[in-house]
Amino acid sequence: MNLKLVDECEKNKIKQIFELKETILEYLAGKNINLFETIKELGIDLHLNDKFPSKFSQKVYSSLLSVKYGELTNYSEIGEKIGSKANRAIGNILRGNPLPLIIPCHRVIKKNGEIGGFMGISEKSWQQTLKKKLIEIEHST
DNA sequence: CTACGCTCAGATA
DNA sequence: TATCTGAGCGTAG
Repeated sequence: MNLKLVDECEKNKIKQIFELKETILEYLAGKNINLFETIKELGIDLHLNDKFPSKFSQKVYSSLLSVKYGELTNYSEIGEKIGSKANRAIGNILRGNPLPLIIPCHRVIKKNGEIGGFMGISEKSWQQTLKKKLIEIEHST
């Protein structure tokens, strides 16, 4: 193993992370940024196939990635796109979202306009407040 | 096989 | 409006 090569590799990773951090900060400041695309451009491998092993979960997240900045959708709408009525099952996939913000599950609310859950919690919670906040940020520009 | 859930539409008061 | 069904179905154990 060439130590110098490993070192270069680590340096590169660190650089990527710092660039990502800057991008996320800009996003949180209200700039219209597609975080997922940015990450691809930075060359960061998200290992999505490992994180979403089943066919169903892959459909859910790929459908979610087509929801653009500032848009809102709901669980049953995603179900229609992927040809399933399993709204709760979709929620179950989203609750295990390993990449919040990047995979924009905060853009998915309930059909009746309620906020829905976030990060695995559906009751009145700081998670829901955060979800609302993220939606507000995207609609403020 | 069972139990559970970031849901939904319908019923009831 | 608020609260309670049952249906629906992929996933984890």
